[in-house]
Amino acid sequence: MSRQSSTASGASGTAGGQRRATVVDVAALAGVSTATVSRVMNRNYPVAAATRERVEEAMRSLGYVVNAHARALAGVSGRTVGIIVSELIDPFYAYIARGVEREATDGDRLCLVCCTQGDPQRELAFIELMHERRADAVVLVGGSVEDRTYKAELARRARELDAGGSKLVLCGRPSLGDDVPTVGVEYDNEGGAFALTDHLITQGHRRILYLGGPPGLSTARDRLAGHRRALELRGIERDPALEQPGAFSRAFGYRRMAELLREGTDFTAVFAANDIVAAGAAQALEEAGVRVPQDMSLVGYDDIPVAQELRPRLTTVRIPLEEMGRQAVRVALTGGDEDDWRAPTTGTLRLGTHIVVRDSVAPPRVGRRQG
Amino acid sequence: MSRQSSTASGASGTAGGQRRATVVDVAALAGVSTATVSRVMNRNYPVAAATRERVEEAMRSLGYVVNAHARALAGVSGRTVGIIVSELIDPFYAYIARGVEREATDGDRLCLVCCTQGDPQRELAFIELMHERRADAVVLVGGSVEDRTYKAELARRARELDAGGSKLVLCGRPSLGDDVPTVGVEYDNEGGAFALTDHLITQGHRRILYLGGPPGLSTARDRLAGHRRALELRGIERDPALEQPGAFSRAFGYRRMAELLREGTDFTAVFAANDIVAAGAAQALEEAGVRVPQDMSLVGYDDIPVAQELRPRLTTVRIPLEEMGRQAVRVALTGGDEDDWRAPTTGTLRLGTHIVVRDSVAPPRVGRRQG
DNA sequence: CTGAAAGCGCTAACAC
DNA sequence: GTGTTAGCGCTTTCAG
Repeated sequence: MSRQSSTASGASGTAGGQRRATVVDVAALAGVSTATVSRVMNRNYPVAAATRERVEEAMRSLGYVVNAHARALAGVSGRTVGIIVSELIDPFYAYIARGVEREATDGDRLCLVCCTQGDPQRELAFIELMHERRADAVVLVGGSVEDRTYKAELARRARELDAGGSKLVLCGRPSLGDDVPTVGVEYDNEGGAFALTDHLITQGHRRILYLGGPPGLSTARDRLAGHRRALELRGIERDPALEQPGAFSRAFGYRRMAELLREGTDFTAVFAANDIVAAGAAQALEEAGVRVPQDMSLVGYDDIPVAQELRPRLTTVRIPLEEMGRQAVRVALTGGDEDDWRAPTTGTLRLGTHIVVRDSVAPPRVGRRQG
Repeated sequence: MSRQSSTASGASGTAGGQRRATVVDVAALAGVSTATVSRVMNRNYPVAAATRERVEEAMRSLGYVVNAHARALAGVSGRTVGIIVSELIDPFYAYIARGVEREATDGDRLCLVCCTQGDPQRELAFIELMHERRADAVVLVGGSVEDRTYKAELARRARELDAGGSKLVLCGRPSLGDDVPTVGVEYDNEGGAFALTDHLITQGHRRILYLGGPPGLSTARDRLAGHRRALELRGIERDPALEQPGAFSRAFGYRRMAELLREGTDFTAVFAANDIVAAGAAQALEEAGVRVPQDMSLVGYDDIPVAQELRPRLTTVRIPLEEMGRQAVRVALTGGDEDDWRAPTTGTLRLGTHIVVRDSVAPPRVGRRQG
């Protein structure tokens, strides 16, 4: 009878908020030491079957649940990875998040998920919070803003994480420079865009509208670059009026497309910066009575589910989203293990992209459209 | 010079994996005690401006990041909530998850997210893991399986969580009974389904196909129940051939619909158990040359984005998904605070649903369809 | 195979 | 205002 507190009943929760059972309680009830209890839990050390049985029984009857904080404090990894996206609802991020979550789970880890809603400050704050929790890795997903002080802050966080043996993973965004310890998992934005525009050109298009993609975002910048390169390579002159950057949103795609149609801007194909924008554009086209692909070709980027839901089904670029998520945690977790390796802390994995040809592209009509 | 270890350089991370700075280091460098450092961090106690400045400078130069585990162990809440869904990609869960994440963030907490992929065992394991991390609340989302031992296990976990002052939140799934300490946030599955079928009947439909929804899932069960009640109320006899439960998947909707069409089963409207199933059915209908809504009416459930992407746009039932997520954490977090209240640990909040009428329903054609 | 005891890093009384 | 100190619950040598 040497139990410390004796507030009310045991653990059969009546009103909640009691003191939880600890290893000490379990040890006492089982008549062993706390070391033995620990050994039973972690099954990392031989324990007599009978003893084990008694301990397990004690744990059960006390409703004992190990305290991960205490365990982490005692030197065991917290078995946590963090992922920061701008928006969970967006399939682009959701698929990557799924990859991260699955890989984490497969590695017996739990996943902290945060949404920045596009706010870089929030992003920095989340990294900090995850570091406080000693996440084994922090995965940052999606295009980043091109701001110097922001990048400097990010670099600082990356170094702090690294100094603690953790890792910042840049997933689908550019490196912070060779002197900043991060790992990266990228996909070929520029190349995919190049291929897509080239596909359009091959079909005979010359006047291609590039629609959407925030100018400040690296992802958008690279896609536009690929588009331009394709144009250039084919000797097609760039027309500023045909470059209409903007939000990565359905609303933007719809609105801007409707305006352009109304203004009578001349083009025979639309390269939407992503599938969401394409969905908006498709609606505007439909409402304006412009048929896809007969009167107008339309392509997107990402190959998220809407691409197949649209009619006609959208030609787009497929990105190995879930695989990127998986690799992000894999790379981060295996990268730091090997001590004898050199210190290529800034290794970047690049995954391929490829066009998925569906039904939204056709050769341009002869002569003027709507003619 | 009384620093303990002196392994290589300071914290300017060169190769990663060094010992991290602790309060002791900060205190030493700033020439104060650890208590003061703590006070500076938590800003919950007066500290001289000059002192504060010195401490903050020390933290900065050491790249100090507080250890959340130690803090949690010392008695402060871990500021974490957990959410368990079957699949992050599914918009239904994604929207709820977004609500949970936002409410958590607003309350200065981080969010652990896990996906069960429909496996109840995994679900139980995740609850345990979150409990180990001392999550302030664990939100369980979506329909649950009707299995006795599973429910018993769930109840045990709920009690353990409750005993520790935490809370299990049942979001969109039935209570485990009044003796199990959980809180619930529900929406009216039965009522929404009732309204939907009633809407169809009002339009003149009599032979309504009910498609999809795993028979074992509470959500599906309730929707079917609402459908049946509407039929009954209007004195329409139930035809077993018109009840085709199945997965909550697009593939099921497509396949089953195609089969039924091929078999020539007679009906004038389809009540898909959710929008995803409706999307699959829509495709089958389209491929079979059956026009919606002229030849066939179609309705779904959930009002996720696809509903507006389909052509014609889908009439469906709107559920306040994000709000449910928010309420889930709010209810869990405020519930246990008040000590003087009675112990209505099993309080359930019920949110309303309502039909969103769009373009996929019309009166049935006179006489036989396709006639 | 099992026990005793020293921390892990932080917070919160309690003194000064 | 600031310092001292006693834990929080667990793991892990080091001894039996």
